[in-house]
Amino acid sequence: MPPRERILQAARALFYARGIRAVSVDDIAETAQTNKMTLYRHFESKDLLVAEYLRSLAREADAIWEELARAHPNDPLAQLRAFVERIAATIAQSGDRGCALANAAIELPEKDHPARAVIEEHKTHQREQVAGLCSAAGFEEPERLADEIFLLLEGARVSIQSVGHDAPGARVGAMLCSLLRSSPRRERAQSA
Amino acid sequence: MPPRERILQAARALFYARGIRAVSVDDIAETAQTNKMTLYRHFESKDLLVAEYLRSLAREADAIWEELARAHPNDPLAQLRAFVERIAATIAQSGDRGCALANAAIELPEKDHPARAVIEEHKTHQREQVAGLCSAAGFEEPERLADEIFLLLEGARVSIQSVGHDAPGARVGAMLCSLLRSSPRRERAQSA
DNA sequence: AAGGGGTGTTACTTGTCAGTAACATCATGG
DNA sequence: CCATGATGTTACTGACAAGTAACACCCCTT
Repeated sequence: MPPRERILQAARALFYARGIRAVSVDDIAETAQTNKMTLYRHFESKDLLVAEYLRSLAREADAIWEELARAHPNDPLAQLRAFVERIAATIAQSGDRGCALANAAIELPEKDHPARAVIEEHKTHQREQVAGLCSAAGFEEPERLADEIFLLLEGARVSIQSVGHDAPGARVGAMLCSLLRSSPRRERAQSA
Repeated sequence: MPPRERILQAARALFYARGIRAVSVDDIAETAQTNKMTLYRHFESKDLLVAEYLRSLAREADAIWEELARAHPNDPLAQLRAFVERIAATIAQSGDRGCALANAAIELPEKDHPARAVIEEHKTHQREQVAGLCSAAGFEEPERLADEIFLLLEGARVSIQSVGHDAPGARVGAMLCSLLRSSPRRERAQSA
């Protein structure tokens, strides 16, 4: 594995587990089994490494949408369910530190930080995906439902970090399932 | 205003606005119009100052419950509504950086940090208050409803930091209102 | 074999930060 | 008026962090 990749892997593990500001570039270089010089040959600065770290996560999250579309072709409701279950399962795992992007947004409030554009774009895109599926699945108030799903997931992912895994976050899966079941849909729902 | 109080005030403003790790004790001392020595005469360490900062916020939040109880005596539903509206209004303000306790939990993942006990206790207590009111207000599934309210609020407060104030967070007030309106309640709802 | 690009190594600069020591100042109350 | 305790001031230590310079190395290609 080339150094650049090793560095990004190390950054992902350390930034996520300990927080961005708590991790030094030396820590990352060491974990990546290389050194600071090589790191700086691949990344201009720590801030840009952070941005790249978040970008790589955002890209992976985007790939999930395509995967779900392939797994449940022409069945937006099933895609939505699978998405929700997937995140809920991740949240339920102990040791989970929630959404790396959201955490980064809290750790890096400076408006001009290069990471902020990545975060904002990805979160907005994520919500649009959900809204698109809600609409395609024939729900009557797709935007409202998308907001609700989005906020519940974000809330679950942040609250496990303040109240632990036994708390509300653990039940978000069940809540979302029943939300999807009980939300009203237009008549002519497209068949699979 | 005595120095200890000025220091706590300064800590609140700076920790909240910039993040805990981004603020030095010198910054706080300067903003408090005093100096580092005096700060360390009142607080053993930065970590304990952080814990005290969060404790002071938690105490204030607790006072809100009593205030709401006084404002709407024997009317848990009204208390619940007022609580929800209050937080939703805060969230809607631009410049709001969400819940200081939740942010701190993300910034300080070390399990033995003195702040963590404060955070965990306060968040748990907060959820219990909501659940208590849901139950007293006669909702049929008070625990489930409390979880939903809790997660929506947490989600809103975190998401304004990643997608901005135009996004779902801004609509959490309306969502919660309709949630309270549409949730089923037991028959003999107690009168005011 | 020669060259070159990517990599490793060491050491350095510069800055910041938590925390402390020693001493000066100042107000207050006896 | 003086003693005491709280506060201000300056300077310091020790640690760590971001980023850079200079040079050695190693592998791959020509």
